[in-house]
Amino acid sequence: MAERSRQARRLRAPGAVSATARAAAGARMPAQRLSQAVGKTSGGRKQQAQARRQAILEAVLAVFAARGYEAARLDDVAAQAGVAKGTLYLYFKDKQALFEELVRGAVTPIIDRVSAAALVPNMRARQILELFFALFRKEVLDTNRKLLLRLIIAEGPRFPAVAAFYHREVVARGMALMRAIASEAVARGEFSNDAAARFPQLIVAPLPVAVIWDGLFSEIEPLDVDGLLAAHRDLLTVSAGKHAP
Amino acid sequence: MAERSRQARRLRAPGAVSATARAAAGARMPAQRLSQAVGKTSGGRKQQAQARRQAILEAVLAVFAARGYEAARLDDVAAQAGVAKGTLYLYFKDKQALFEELVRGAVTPIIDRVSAAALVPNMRARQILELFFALFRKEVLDTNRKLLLRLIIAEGPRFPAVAAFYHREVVARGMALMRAIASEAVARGEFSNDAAARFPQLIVAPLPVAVIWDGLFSEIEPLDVDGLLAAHRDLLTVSAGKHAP
Amino acid sequence: MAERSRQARRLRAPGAVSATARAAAGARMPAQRLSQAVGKTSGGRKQQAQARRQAILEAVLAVFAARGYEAARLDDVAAQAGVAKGTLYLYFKDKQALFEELVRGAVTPIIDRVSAAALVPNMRARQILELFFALFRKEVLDTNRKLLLRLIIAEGPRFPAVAAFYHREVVARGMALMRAIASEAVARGEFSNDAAARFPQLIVAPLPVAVIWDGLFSEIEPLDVDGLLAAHRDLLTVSAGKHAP
Amino acid sequence: MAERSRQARRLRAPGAVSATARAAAGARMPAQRLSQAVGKTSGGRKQQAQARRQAILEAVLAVFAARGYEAARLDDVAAQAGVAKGTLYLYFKDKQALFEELVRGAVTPIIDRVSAAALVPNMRARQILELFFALFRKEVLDTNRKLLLRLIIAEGPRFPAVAAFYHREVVARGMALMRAIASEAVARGEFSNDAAARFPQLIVAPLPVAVIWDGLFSEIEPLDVDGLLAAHRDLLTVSAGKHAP
DNA sequence: GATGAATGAGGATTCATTCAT
DNA sequence: AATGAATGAATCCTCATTCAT
Repeated sequence: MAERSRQARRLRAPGAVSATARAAAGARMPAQRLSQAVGKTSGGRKQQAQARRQAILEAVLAVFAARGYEAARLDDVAAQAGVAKGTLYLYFKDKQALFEELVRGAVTPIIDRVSAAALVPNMRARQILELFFALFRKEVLDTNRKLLLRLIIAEGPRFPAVAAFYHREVVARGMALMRAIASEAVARGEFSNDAAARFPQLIVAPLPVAVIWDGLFSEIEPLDVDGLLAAHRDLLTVSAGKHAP
Repeated sequence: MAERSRQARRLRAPGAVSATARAAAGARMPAQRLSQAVGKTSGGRKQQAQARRQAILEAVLAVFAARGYEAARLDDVAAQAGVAKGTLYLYFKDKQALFEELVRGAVTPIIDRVSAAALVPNMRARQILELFFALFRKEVLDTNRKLLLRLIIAEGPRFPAVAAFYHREVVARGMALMRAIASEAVARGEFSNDAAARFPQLIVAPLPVAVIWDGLFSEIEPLDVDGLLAAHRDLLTVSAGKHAP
Repeated sequence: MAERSRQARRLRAPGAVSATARAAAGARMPAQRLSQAVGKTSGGRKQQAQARRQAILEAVLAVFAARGYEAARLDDVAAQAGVAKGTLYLYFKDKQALFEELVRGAVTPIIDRVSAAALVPNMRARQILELFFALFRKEVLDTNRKLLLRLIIAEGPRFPAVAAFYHREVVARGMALMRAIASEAVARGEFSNDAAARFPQLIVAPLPVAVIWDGLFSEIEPLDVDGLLAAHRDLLTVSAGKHAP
Repeated sequence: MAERSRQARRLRAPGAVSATARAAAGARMPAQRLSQAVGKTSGGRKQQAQARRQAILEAVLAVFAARGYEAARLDDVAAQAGVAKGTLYLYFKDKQALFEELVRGAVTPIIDRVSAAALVPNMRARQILELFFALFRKEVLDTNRKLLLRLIIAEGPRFPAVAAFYHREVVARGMALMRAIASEAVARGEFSNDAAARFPQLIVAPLPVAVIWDGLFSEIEPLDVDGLLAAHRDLLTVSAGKHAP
């Protein structure tokens, strides 16, 4: 009855740093005046706060990914971050904000790198895909970010703000990018048909599948992700078939 | 200390119906003599119990899917099933059993139908895929089972028993089936290469992707699932060339 | 807040068989007309009901003694009595009645036997005590009645009706009896002083002590009850000095 | 299946303060610097925690004694202690720990005082008993500790750890003490025979009897405890008889 | 009469959040 | 700013009691 889901629309378009007044404070500082960086031990107060904030978010990722949003205990987060429980509330409004800002903070960096990587001109589609998949493997599958992706897949349906943010920042941009790559490849005859250009989801589909498989079946039947992605490239690109070596 | 993860291995191989003794009792009756099914209101006790059990599982699916395992309230389940809270415990040992038996009960039926459907001989791969995707669409995407799949993806990592059951009953069998289809198709030259035969995950990858997309972005950017799956078939099969029919 | 202790004053003086209408019914029948004793298997309906009632009370004793009134589960009682849970309510009004009637039913028989035993004329106090203690040992300590006594000690404070009944039926009569025995013994010079005549509790004190010790410490340091009671007789009676007669 | 009896062996030999880590923490402070005890309201944090802990244990005694372990409501305990329900769990692991630590905390102090009191040399047995009984009356019968004793008698059988602890800390030591006193008295001819030396339980038997009587029959027929204990002394010691004044 | 499925009030326990220090 | 003790609403589960069969 209690109607607990207070799905605040807190993850707004970037720029609108929104809520979490105190918490967000100091997030973006013009380089931190050196003079006052003589704080106690490590760098200035602001810097220390920033570090602490990071430590908290890392703990959040670990704990939330391991248990899921609802089952995650802020006690564990605090312990893992090495701060007192009350301190969490100095940096973040509440549990939900913790999740939202986790997504916001961890998701943006990667997408920029991907975009950049994909812009190399005159590269053959097959090579672009190779680069892209390798990047995904190194930066997502082999890191904690894999957990984040899994978390978004699992909890996103309950957090519209998170889903919307993720769509805007990652999915929309990613799809656009993939579509561009595919169109180019189709035009050049590197893709056997325009399926992937019309549905760029097909290009990336094996990626979430790999993440899901890893989460569910890694103990039972590990997946050869590299093999999978290589095979997927074979599927997407034209002559690369095996029959005709 | 908490001893929280009591991931009992309750989801055993089918046959060992296990736990919930009383609950499961009567599941298989010698057809229920018709004569006595003329009770007062509905049909015989056993039948009524079975119906109630179903009602509970349906409520479980709805509530668990909407909120996730942890956040799901058994109060809501009971209310939605139209029974008292305590009644849940007459049919299922605890919250976890509710989840496990939900998976067990809802998952097995579909796989059999899929297997059957795929056994039509001398059918072209493209047709088989068309049938298969259509079945998935009709039986999963367009029904509550979509929620179940999402639930398994989201909660599986925390329920090894569920993941193992799902792997054994669905994934392993599904992969074997896909592999067989793909091998045949490759041999007949219907698939452009053996990528899908080596990694049958590639054949089904768009399916979980569709489910995830639906869960996360259906409000933001609905996905043309039929288009996606048709395009995917184009990708998999050879000459089915795009523009040129 | 709920104020749960509905300490009904149901254990009235004997004769007023009180509540539990249906339950008590048939308790005292004028010999059971033989004709109708041709029931199904064992003796007539009334007799069978009586037997069932007994079975229930025995189960009550076992379960209540093992777990205490509050922790005792009527499920266990029913199972142990070999009846359905609902059947309990055919014979007894509620859980409390079960307890009260247990006490009522099990307590009365013994006291009469004790009284009888103690009335042997011209017996020396030492012998009477010996007989009495032996009887207690055989009829209480060595039987389930020990559990009943323990139960009364433990739960009595919460059940005024039980305490009152026990006082009236057992304690008062017992004390009177002991006092009579002691007075006689004092008069005859068999007791060294009138302490026990003034406080007959002193005569029986080792009995509850033995029961308590048994309940708490039997695993740790078993008590030689016979030795204890013999020594107690030595204490009570005069010259009966130990070694040196 | 229920796995209910989690009779953890938490009541270990003294010293191993065991469980309730945080709770016990700070129990022994280097005297608490007086200076900082001038806080706002009461004294230092540690001290306040200690006080609260005491308040809780007192409430536990009151509530548990009044209702018995199972029927006792932690709501009532919290209310009576003047803390929130959750606070109980800051100080004690669970309901059982509450009981065990109650026994541990309240039982040890008295036994030391008794031992000390009994060591007065060259005192006549009769006087020692007088002192001892008076102490018992003042420190147990006239205080809440009476309730504790009753509680141990009533609940001990279901709490082996409590029984063992009580045996080790109170009963064993008490029996040893009584035996020593009795032996001495026998040697000096102050006791008419060695019954009490062989079964020191006989010396103390009237004490639990008084407690039980008080619990069950105080409303019906109050017991003259002092008279009882005086009479018991008469029984134990030799000449003090009435016949020969 | 018996049964045992169904009920739902009630209890122990957890944990996000607050606040005095 | 940081802490962590305190709070109490909320949740899962139990079990005495009822009632349709």
